[in-house]
Amino acid sequence: MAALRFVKVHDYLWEIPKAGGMRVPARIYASERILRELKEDQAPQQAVNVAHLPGIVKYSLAMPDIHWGYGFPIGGVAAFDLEEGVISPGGVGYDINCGVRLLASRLTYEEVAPHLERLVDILFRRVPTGVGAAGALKVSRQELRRVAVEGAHWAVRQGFGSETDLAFIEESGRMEGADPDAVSERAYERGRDQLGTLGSGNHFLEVGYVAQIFDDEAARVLGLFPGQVTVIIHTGSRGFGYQICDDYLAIMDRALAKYHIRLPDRQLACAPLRSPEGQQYLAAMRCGINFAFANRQIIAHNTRKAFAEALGMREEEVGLRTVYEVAHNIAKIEEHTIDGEQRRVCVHRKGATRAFPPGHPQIPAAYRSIGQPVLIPGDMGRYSYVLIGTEQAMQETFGSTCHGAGRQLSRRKAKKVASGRRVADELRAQGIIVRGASLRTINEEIPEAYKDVAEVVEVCHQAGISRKVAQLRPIGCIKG
DNA sequence: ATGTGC
Repeated sequence: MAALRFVKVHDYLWEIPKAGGMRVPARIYASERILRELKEDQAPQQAVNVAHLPGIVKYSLAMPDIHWGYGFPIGGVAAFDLEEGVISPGGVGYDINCGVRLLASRLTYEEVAPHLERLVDILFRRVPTGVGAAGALKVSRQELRRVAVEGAHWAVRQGFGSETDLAFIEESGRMEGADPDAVSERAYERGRDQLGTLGSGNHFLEVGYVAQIFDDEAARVLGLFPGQVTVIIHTGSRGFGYQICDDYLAIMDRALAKYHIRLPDRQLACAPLRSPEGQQYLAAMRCGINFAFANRQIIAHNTRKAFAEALGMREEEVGLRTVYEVAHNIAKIEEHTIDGEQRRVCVHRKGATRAFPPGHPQIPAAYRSIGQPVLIPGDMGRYSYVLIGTEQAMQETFGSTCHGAGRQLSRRKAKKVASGRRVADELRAQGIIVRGASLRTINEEIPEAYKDVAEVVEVCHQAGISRKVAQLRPIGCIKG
């Protein structure tokens, strides 16, 4: 395969010109250093493959945390015309509505630190983790169909958290247009006992504190202050969303010939947005989105319980308010200005975060003066970031930015690097208490397995597609 | 990511 050509647009943006069957150019947000690494990677080729898809609008975009994924790269953004365009399960990912919630307490690091060990133990007990984790609650299939339509609203009605959480979740925690009949019985069976569970891989629940503030006004509006204890919940739709993705990949693979779609990579299986297959996937994916909203709402509730128990306080004293919750594996129909024209397009964000600007009607009224909060988790040992969306993101990236650190070591390589070490003890020596369902996951998730998220965030900040607000540092973590 | 793998 010929080497890809990267043409510099500016210091943090590179374009792969349209060639061959590409319908649009590909664009990658990266520093010189990140770009050098990407030249050795298959992920930019995946961004080029996406540029071949019918009805793609403007660019196939890649964020600085781009890495290899199923069909589409993780860290990719692509928008499609509603008439001519396609929808693809691989453009959303296996973990539909994998996302991040940030909770902010009323407590400082000094108040929580003496109880940290006990707190992490209690969190580990109240939030099931690991592959196949189950048991936070079990619902009937009929009830799970309601979850699939109502999302976090279902969870609030069942007594998990409160109404006030809902305004601070993307889509208010309930994606419209979900059709429970578009989801297989197998997906319902897998999901029944997985609500309120974390899962495995890079999913985690992290206790941290506000270590640094970059934007005083935005931090004030978000209610963040130095030393404040925070919680990040990073998980998705578990086996329920996985099964939806798997089911529709097979359906769309079979339908490719019917719609005369030719692909550079079969993993890009897709269907016209207007086709029955496309519409059914959209309706099923929205069920997966709602499952994940409910999942994180239940985990947030159990986190509040765990803090109250560990610290011997009332929940109101702990005050774990939802700052915001973002989705980072999702496809949504949104309105964007493209070449001066207002158009509705289907935006696929796979390992990318919505980053809407100040004044946008789809962000909470309380935050409208500053822009949408963007939550960027890092690795277990370093830091995570809070950013805000910008007008420039709206103009350049369909209102999108990065989503995380991105792996730099394969799981196999990470395990090799970690072998013989005591990763949990190393982290404890740095003041971070970690509990995992398996030693294997902790080894695979060592901090060195990830790129420095600060570098990824800096690219987005410098490029102007989001702005830094605060850095959070971890003190406790539970992992699958 | 995933009742991890064909």
